[in-house]
Amino acid sequence: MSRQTSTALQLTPSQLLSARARILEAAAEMFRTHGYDVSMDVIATAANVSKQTLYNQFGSKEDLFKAMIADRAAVMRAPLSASALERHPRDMLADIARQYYQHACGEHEIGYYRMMIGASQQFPEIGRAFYEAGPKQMVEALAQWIAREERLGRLDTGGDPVLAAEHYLSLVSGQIETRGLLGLWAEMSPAEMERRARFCADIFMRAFGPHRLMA
Amino acid sequence: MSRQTSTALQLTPSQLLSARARILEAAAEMFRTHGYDVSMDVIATAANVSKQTLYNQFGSKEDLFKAMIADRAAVMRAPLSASALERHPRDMLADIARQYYQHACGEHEIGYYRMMIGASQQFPEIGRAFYEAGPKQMVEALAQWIAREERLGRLDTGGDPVLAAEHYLSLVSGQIETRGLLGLWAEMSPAEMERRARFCADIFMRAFGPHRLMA
DNA sequence: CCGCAAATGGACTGTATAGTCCATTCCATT
DNA sequence: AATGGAATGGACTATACAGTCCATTTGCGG
Repeated sequence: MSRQTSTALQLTPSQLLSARARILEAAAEMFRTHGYDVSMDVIATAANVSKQTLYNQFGSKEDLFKAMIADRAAVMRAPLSASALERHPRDMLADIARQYYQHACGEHEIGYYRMMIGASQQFPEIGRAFYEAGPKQMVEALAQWIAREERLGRLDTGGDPVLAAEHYLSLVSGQIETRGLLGLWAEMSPAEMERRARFCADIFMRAFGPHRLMA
Repeated sequence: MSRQTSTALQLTPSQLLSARARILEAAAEMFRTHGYDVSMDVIATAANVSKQTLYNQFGSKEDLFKAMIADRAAVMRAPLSASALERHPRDMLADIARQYYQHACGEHEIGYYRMMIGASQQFPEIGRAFYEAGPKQMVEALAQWIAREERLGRLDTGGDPVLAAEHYLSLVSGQIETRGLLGLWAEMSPAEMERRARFCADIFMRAFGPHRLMA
């Protein structure tokens, strides 16, 4: 009943520092690969921890799952951030795509994403939380950047930077994500990544660059 | 043990024509709303059928699930088809988007999609089958059309109509699908659909129209 | 070296569910 | 009516799993 959390945070000598952390890690891995159906026994075993300890740290399977989600969401924070916002739009856009291809569409990441989707049926608040911690942040950050560029006359989205941002991110993730979610895996070579990243940036620039030759 | 399938296909008088069909329908609905975890009892009840009948028609839960998937996949066949291929590219593209917004991103459809994604973890062949019956067909049909338009000089994708097709479909489904999969629902007004459809078509035309003013 | 708080493990409960069995009922055809 | 194959329902088996209990061990601080 007592909150053991503090204990795990206090300095404990050996590798036991990680009691709770080990559970979270193992849970993430097991949930990712087996879905919400993994048994608590399996998780406990994978974490090298007794079932009782597991239940001491997290009151129930649902609690553990949600804690794990929160943990992952913290890890998956937008890797875009404010790094070099002052680049030429085309380079900036291509970089976003590169980031995505290198870090966000790997087998593990897609696995977590698939898990979130599955979970959001059972626990709707998880879907919302994940969306707000992930995709929404990306869209908003990008939209803000686009709006700024638009004010500087370097882009022209016709007044809807949010929709433009959504479109760009869709462009980038595209069918790769679709295939990944359906379990069709295809490793992507660095060359392919580069080609796609450039292609995405080019499309966006042609659509929203400051040409304005179309009514 | 004996294949009852033929029986269901033979003419049976009353509403019993639908014995098997009713089960499939109920199963689809239950799986969609509750996930793979629904009990067979619930499905049997929902289908107004005894559990035994259910097991006579489909040998196991897995069998039922796969049969249901196949059934749905058949229903979800690309609604694009060859209707009026001779339109102006911009109109054709906007139509594809309209079709999608009207028929493919409703709560039910997204529900089935989410189900497929979940299932593809447990039964990898389902993910593949669905992809090949759905998204892949769409991409290929669109790519073929794009290639033809390109030959006619009305589009210019720089020689990769498949990638262009993938990009267009991503553009259309975009964040709507993402949000839907995560359970965030937002009804879309016809006006909004129209706006988005036009926006998608415009972007594509600006990117791949026959202007070619960018190197 | 002692004591104590936490961790262990493994037995145990209760419940949910896939799949089976069978005696009875229904119904279409003859 | 009579018949036979299909459908019913509801009891039953076996299993798996969430969550609990407890007697024992472990390892750190005093």
